[in-house]
Amino acid sequence: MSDYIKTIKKSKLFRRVPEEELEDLLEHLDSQLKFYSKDQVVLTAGRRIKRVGLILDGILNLYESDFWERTHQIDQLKQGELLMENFAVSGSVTMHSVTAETASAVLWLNIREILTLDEKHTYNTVLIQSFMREMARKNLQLYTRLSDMDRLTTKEKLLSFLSKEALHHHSNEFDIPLSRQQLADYLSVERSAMSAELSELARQGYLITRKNHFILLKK
Amino acid sequence: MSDYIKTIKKSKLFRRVPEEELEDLLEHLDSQLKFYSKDQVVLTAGRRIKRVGLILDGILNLYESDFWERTHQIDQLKQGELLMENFAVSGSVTMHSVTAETASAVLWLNIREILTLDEKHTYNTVLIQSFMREMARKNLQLYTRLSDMDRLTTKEKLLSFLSKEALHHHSNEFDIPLSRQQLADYLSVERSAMSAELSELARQGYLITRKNHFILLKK
DNA sequence: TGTTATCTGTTGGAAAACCAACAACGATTT
DNA sequence: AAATCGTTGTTGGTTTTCCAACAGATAACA
Repeated sequence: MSDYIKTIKKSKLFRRVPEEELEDLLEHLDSQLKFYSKDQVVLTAGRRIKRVGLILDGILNLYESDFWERTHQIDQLKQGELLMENFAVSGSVTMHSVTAETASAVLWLNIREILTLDEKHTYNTVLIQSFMREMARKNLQLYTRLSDMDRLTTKEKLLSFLSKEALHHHSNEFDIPLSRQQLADYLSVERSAMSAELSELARQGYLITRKNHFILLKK
Repeated sequence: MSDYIKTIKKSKLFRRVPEEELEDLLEHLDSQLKFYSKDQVVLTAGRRIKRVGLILDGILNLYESDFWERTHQIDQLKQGELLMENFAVSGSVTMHSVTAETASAVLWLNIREILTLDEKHTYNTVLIQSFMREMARKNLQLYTRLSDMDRLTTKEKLLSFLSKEALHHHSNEFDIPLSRQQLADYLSVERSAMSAELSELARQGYLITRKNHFILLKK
């Protein structure tokens, strides 16, 4: 535990908790630190869970498998992110399975405890705020990706994504943090077709691009 | 306000708040009831907001507009749902504009107030729980749709969606709550092409369907 | 009952996307 | 400097999807 105490203190969830209250808080949350080796199964779908995971180290993969027993990756979560928070909070049965992409460490927290504490500590307010902030952040992220994907053509998906990047950078000129393959995965399209479409958009005067650098042009 | 007090009491957010505390709570939340006529603009993108909306009546449309000033509908929210909760909680600038699809009533709440109250009322815990539950529920809903859409072909999108429906109904036989057009919109594909693909899936032995009734078959 | 409106499945031509293969480029290593 | 490796853009053939139009089925209504 002590190895990870620094990571915990720096995490979005606990960053604002007063240092002297941290240990007390972790105890109240009935926290458990668990380790997983590469490819180990962390959780399987179909269970009710009470705990939220905070990933202290490593990378985890979320999967779901369908009626015909085919599996499909949903998401990949890294250090600092929350795990299964939606299932834990809503109390619904998990639909996702989790495996470790790399050796990982997860701090499991009984987040509901915080809501039923008798005494009022500073952390009470702080933790709830941080937790809600994280949920809202994730929610917005999902909305953003959904609205990029909710288009019939690759061209429209690209324009939607690039618009948001421009907005985010307060400029029509910016670098994107994704490789072509990563961008294609994000938009759920095929890489080479997307590259071709980017060239086509440049030809049509929507933008200028070279590698990760983009300049959007009003037509 | 009194016209809507019943709706408020029945809402997911306030349902569990003790009746005698409700009025006090609404005051603490600095609540404001606002009305909007059909097509009226409720909010425009690019602002920081502090309040969460609870839709007491009507239907609202969420839009975003891109770099080239083209607008695109993101979502439609109905009575009982929360509005702009992610922006209010995370404190980030709104990217969405909201207009009224029908005449509507929205109760605006300063949700952050609940986290800084001195006294501890029952509602304190209850409201936060309800609020977090709602966020988690919405989050899961977004994840679900994303994973249905995160496929390259219409066939895969359909199989993903139908698998989840089967899981949800604990049976390989079920009715879906969407018309063909609604399903096509949900999956971001073209209706007639989707219908054709459903016929093809039936021909290939994945399922039997007639109107809204489906039977999935192991191959 | 007959009329109308809505929803669904089918079809064919046009457009878009997939897919595999390859070449150009840049960065890194030897 | 040469070789290697990963990334990106291009191309051509094939598949899938879009799109518009239409016909049959179903439900709602007069």
